[in-house]
Amino acid sequence: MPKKPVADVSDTETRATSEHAPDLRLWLRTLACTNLIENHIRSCLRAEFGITLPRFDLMAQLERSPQGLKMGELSKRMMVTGGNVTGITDQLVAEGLVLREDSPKDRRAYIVKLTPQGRHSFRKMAEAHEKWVVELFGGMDEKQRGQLYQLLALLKTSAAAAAGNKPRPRRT
Amino acid sequence: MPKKPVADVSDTETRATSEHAPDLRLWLRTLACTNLIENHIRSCLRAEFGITLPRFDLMAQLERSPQGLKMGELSKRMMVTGGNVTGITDQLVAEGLVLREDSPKDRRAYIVKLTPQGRHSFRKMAEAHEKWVVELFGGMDEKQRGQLYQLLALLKTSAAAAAGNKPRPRRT
DNA sequence: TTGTATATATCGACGCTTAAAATATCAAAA
DNA sequence: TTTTGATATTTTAAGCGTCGATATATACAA
Repeated sequence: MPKKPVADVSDTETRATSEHAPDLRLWLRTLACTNLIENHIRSCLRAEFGITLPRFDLMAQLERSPQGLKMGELSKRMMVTGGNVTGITDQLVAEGLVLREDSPKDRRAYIVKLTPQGRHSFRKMAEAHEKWVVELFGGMDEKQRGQLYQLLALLKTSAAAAAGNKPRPRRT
Repeated sequence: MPKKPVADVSDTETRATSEHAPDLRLWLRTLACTNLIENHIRSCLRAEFGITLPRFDLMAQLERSPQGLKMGELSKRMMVTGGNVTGITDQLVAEGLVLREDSPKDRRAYIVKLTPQGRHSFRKMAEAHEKWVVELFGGMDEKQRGQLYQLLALLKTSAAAAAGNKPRPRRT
């Protein structure tokens, strides 16, 4: 049995101790939370629906954009490279869950959409997914969640500014 | 008292969704922050030191534990599977940055340690790494970072509880 | 028009990651 | 002792993900 990595008191966060900068500990705690949640959702999706997290994520993007999205749009929104989106899309097309249409405006581009079957499958999964997320955040009260939401907005702005200047210029 | 919502039995799903959608947005924002930061650090490590992020992370764990760590300890702390640790360790051993020692207590286990060269390499990288992290969080003031740190502690506890109870490995 | 630059997507090579199965060891009960 | 079950790690196969290179299409300038 593939023992899943279980977080305990000595997880990723222990990489930093008192001698490290507070910012480093903050980052490692952020990362630990994300890994914990992501690993749980991944295993739930697999156990309940036999789907991988990346495929679910791609379908989630399409569900939010019923008019369809170009490959590049998917790449940006999922924060992964274009080549990666090509591969995941290929898989979903083979499963009949999404389809590629030629863009009428730009012959270089495809428009990717959910098929009716894909939309139907996704909606059932999304319901369970949301329930899991609610459970994962359930130990915080509403005020705390609201504060966290606001602080993460600041972090996102801060990190985007810092990352944008350096060696990762992927901008539209 | 504000207007009372009218019960709509035929809309249970939609109601549940709009009720819990904030948690979903909170999770997606958390994920976006992590991806942004992680992608930036990954490309910086690659550009400046020609190393991958997983290898850096493994070395960071060993730096924190000079007595060395067993493979399973590394797996837990890095929150990845054991097979993954095997592969990354193999690479680092081949590069001379890490070594495997037989455990004197348990012949199944290895003790993994940084080599002197590995320790030296890591310290230079860690200095730059910490600088990048400080930059990424630099748009938040100290009070905000402190609040975020506290809220993430709550999230970690909450998520660990939810992930630990539910559809986890079934002990037979 | 021609040339150059930019944008869109795919491909191939390589490395990371998981899940599941295999191997070996340990520990303790029968 | 032998058996039983748990623990520690590796192995395998499939999928994810990046990077760099390529092919093609678009945009724009001279």
